[in-house]
Amino acid sequence: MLTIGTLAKKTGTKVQTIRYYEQIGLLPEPGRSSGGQRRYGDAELDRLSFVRHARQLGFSLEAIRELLDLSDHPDKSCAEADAIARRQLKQVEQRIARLEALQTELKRMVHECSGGHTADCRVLEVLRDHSECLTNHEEIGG
Amino acid sequence: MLTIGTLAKKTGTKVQTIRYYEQIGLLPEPGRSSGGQRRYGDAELDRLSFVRHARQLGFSLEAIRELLDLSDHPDKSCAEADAIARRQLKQVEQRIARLEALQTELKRMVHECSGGHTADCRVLEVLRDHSECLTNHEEIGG
DNA sequence: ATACGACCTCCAGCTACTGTAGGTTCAAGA
DNA sequence: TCTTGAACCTACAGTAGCTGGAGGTCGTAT
Ligand SMILES: [Zn+2]
Ligand SMILES: [Zn+2]
Ligand SMILES: [Zn+2]
Ligand SMILES: [Zn+2]
Repeated sequence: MLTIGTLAKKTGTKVQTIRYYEQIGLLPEPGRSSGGQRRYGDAELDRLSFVRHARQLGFSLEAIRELLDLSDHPDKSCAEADAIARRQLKQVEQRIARLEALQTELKRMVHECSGGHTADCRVLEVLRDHSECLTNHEEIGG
Repeated sequence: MLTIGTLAKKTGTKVQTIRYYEQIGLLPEPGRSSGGQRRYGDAELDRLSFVRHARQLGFSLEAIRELLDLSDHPDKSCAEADAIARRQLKQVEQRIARLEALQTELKRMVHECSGGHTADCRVLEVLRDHSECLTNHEEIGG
């Protein structure tokens, strides 16, 4: 039986995060000691490891919830799990594309500025006027 | 003089977002009509366009606050602005690197799964066991 | 005069945690 | 057995950057 602190260490998770996952129903309520402290077994360790690994791969908690559910039902078709992963892959690819466009613009503005007063700063000029840009970057965030 | 709705349309911003920017002090409090509605001039339009463009390039509101301040003082050295942009570029490059590693793993798990029951799903297997991965992916989020 | 859209303030909610306050439990050492 | 101190508990607030809603007011066209 593991305490929450030990489980946290073993999975590289913060204690509060484990309690948070329990609160939102991603992890089941564990057993308790006579004094009311949480005690975990191997099943919970596996489950939390799964969650953390999926998070490291960028899956949202909602996606992870579905993946856990699928993992709990070995007889179901895995088509849904595969779809979630493909969706995630697509999202990652879109983000990469967007970030690469940003990278291009940022590189350009940094390289073109030769210092001096902010009145002539290339960085600020580009920020003031999108027509100085080579790429579009409609969406915000990320 | 522009209403908030017109300003929103001209800059591709939601009305609430403009009020939010004002609330956090990123945009100055504008003048008001006799009835208390916000009225904007060209200076505000420029300022908001700057903010939005910087957001599209991925700068944080905190960074934008500094950039605006530098832009307001044309005699200052632009070294700081350049530093902010370089920092942003670095961050973007790090994110790209991380996402490319994720992309590799996700592609692999998607391609290796040949369907069937979730019990044998390659996607779920990899999520259960990081040793199936080729890359490290310590950090979470993004 | 009235209708209707655009505006107003205030507040809650989103993701995925993280931190803090104030109190209790556990386990080891004296 | 008693004491100490780390680890635990609950509950709540805060982070970034918005977004949406409720309930009410303003502006303008007819
Ligand atoms: Zn410069
Ligand atoms: Zn641009
Ligand atoms: Zn599969
Ligand atoms: Zn892995």
